[in-house]
Amino acid sequence: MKQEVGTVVRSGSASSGRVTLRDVAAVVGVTPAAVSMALRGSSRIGKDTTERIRVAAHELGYVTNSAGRALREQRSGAIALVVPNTSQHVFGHSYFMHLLVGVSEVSDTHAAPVIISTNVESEHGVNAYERVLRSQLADGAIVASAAAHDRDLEGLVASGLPVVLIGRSVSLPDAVWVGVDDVAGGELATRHLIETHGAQRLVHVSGPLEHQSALDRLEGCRRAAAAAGLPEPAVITGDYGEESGVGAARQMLEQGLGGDAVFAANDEMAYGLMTELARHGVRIPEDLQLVGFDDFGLARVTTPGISTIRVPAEEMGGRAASELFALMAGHEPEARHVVLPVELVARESCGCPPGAADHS
Amino acid sequence: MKQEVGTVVRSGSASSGRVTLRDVAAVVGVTPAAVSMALRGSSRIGKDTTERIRVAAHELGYVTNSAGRALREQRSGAIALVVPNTSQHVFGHSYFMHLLVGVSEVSDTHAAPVIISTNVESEHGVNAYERVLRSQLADGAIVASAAAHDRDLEGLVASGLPVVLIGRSVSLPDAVWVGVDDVAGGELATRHLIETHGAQRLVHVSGPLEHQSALDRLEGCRRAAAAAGLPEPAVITGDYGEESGVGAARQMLEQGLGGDAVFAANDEMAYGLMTELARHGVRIPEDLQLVGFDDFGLARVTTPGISTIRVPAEEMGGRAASELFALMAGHEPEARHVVLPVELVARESCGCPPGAADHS
DNA sequence: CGGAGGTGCTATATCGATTAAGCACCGCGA
DNA sequence: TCGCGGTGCTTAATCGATATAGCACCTCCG
Repeated sequence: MKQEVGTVVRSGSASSGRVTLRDVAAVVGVTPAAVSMALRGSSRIGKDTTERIRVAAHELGYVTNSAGRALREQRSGAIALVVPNTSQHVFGHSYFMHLLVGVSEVSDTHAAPVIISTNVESEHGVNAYERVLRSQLADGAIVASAAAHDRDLEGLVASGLPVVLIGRSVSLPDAVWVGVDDVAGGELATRHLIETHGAQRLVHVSGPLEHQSALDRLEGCRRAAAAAGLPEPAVITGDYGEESGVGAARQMLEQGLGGDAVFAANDEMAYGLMTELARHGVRIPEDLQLVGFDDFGLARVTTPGISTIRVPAEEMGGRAASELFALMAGHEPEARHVVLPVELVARESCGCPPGAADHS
Repeated sequence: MKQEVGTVVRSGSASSGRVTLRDVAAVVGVTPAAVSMALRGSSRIGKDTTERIRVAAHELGYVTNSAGRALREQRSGAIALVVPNTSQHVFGHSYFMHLLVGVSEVSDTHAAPVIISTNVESEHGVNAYERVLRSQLADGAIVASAAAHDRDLEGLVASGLPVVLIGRSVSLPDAVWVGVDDVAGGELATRHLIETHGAQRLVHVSGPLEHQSALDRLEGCRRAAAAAGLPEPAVITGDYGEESGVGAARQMLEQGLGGDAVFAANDEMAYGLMTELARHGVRIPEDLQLVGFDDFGLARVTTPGISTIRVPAEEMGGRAASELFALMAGHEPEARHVVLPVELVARESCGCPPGAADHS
């Protein structure tokens, strides 16, 4: 068949991958070194040759082998997003999804792959994030929702590897972190209940107290109560899960805590509390005013809508990624601690009129 | 200071990484090859030496360099989870989060890192997933929510690289995919409206028709209507977004489509439709019965709760990952197409009594 | 006492990309 | 005519881990 004689070598795009610099070099008739230099735009390779190399590389479907490059450059170009908790707890939270969107938006502009790393029961004594960084799978990491005191994390940060934490860290004053002012958020929520809705006997359903955010939100709640001259709020400790909101409701019902307003440390608990109270005939907001925290999606779609403190999770992810890339580039970030503002989103659960959007 | 004399070389854990086989070898007094073999449990290295190597490696905080290993082994050990659409569309959907949980659960058991890859506007002509695989950053990929006909994806699958799709693919009959029976789901939803609630004039709010799932759900709806001897359902085309549910509601209101029951191709659109109709005084389920699709979280927390067809997204992610690992291991998977069952979750929006859980 | 067969480790090549150093060759000024 | 500085490429070394071949040395059997 005459036609076959002229058939080009190509097949590149369809063949099962494995096109190396060597292959391109062979086609063009130069050494792999020349191809490498040409593809990176070195001026030491002739203009004409460079063009031929580019064409050949494209025709063969050449893509730089990431392992080869990483090995040579001593950097992978990737970043890791680490979730130390069990996947159930944090993944289940749409928090993580928002973070991921923010992170991946920024990482895309840097052409950096994002590696998701759930901490599988610190395997063999080495933690997931330590593993990822030490193996140089990723050049830096964003660590979400670590407990307030995480020994391994402290070691990791101390080792000087590029790490950005999500959420304020007290135990790691030198760590770079991106978070919101949870204390101010707690104050804002509580003050709203007191000043706008006349709350007198406050109940706070807190998050797990080994998390800084839970501690801070509680602190904010206390401060606002104290500032208004009210007695110390009753505190029921939850775990940020909907079920613990249900539990808090039962506790209120049984023990007759007799609060007239509740500030829950997150929306999921607020939702659990609300539904359980509703089952027992407690009307919200008529009988009890409620404010949550987070606004990751749930609070908007319930009936009544849950008034809450909005946490800009997507922005946090984006900022964290930006800080991380700065760290990785060797630039000391302007600010080691980034505090994003929170805002009150008033819906119906606190007693504000439907449709009101008090963005104070 | 006498004490310092005995100080071990360690510092391993605290020093800034970069511990190689060579370092361990130097400490133990053997060659890097011996260390490599010992760490992999070769029987050719003495029991005693192996132990000394293990101890030294642990003390120095040695972790295998992933690039070095990947280069040598010609495989990275990682898998990619690819989302071809813009991050807004699919990420915003909690669908993705559920998939991710399922995928990462399985990948954890294989100690395989998961790389998240959003398709950034097919850069330089090469698609994100093609890039990830050809560069050998990942050994295989799970591709979520591709359009029914994606040219590049077809090329990728044809090239023989390990790829598992989420959702049925018609254009790629040979591709391995994991999905649900959307046609059966559509039928189930529609039949429920007809048989249990006596629907006569059906309206279907569909998803974007370039997606196979949207086509299949529509098909199921049509079949059920035809089987019941009802006229062809009125179809309003949406895009799986809440806003398009709102749009559908307006269209129904304005054009007086006069349906008595609506099957929406997903819960978000059902929610948008429901709230918009409520604003105009239409009561659900009294005036109109509604069934959605997905049950990724939203449907459970609204008032009324949205009756829906549950898609086991987490399980899909897990199965997809399992299939992918099988493919990567060279085993031809038993089934190239995995169809997971859907079930009807009856809540209030269709008119079923509150609390009823008709898992038929 | 010689060779066969272990045992335990070393030497070396390799994976793919990158870069510093080196080597031809050309033109041009002194 | 010599040599000096460019140009344009090649050579060779390197990154870290791994596998294969190879080299001592020991033991045991005939």
